[in-house]
Amino acid sequence: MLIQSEGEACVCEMTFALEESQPKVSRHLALMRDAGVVQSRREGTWMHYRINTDLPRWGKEIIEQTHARISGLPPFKNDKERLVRMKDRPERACA
Amino acid sequence: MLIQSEGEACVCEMTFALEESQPKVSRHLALMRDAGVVQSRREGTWMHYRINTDLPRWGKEIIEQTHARISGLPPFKNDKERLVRMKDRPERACA
DNA sequence: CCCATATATACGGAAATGCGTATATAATCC
DNA sequence: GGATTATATACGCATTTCCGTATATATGGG
Repeated sequence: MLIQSEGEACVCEMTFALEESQPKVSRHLALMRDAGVVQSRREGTWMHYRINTDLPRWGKEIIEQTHARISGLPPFKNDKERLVRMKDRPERACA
Repeated sequence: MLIQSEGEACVCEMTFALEESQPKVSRHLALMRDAGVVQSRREGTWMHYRINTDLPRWGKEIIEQTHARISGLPPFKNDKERLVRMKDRPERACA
């Protein structure tokens, strides 16, 4: 949901927003990548994850629909709010 | 997928079509009911399960979309074919 | 090179899951 | 009430999953 919301998100952002350990976040992302749900892109030391652009349209739509419906509710809402409050986000550093 | 395909399906039909044990099918259906995905209706000795009619539209649409896209592929296709071949299906007995 | 930061992986144990077997419950028919 | 069919649940065990800790790898900067 964070990735869908942001377009792209890196491990450190998700670690911060979700308040989970870095290995845990990294492991889950690797699983999702192996499953074909997300793709990763390296930019310097950061790994940016995005929804797999090769997903069929119906797959993307399911993710979009789900996000549209639940992103405003806890705990997704809170995760997003934490991300917004995060200092020194990599994307801002690059922008 | 069988329930979405049939509108309603009972435990014995799913047990037959999926080639799984009756307790296994019953347990999984109970989980899905507790999760709010399906509803059950007793008709004599049979329990008929259907997609929860109280699901929000977007939830139903996700199930519909998923079904539309995968029901023609194995193993879903094979399950459906077995169901069609099943003898003495309760719904037919009632109809 | 060495260090710092970001990410990934290895490993081991705790916890959750899954399922077979046996049994319980429910409904129907005689 | 007893038998039969359909479904649900209890119990125990094997397996899988999960995750913390420690460590490895990768990149960039001095």
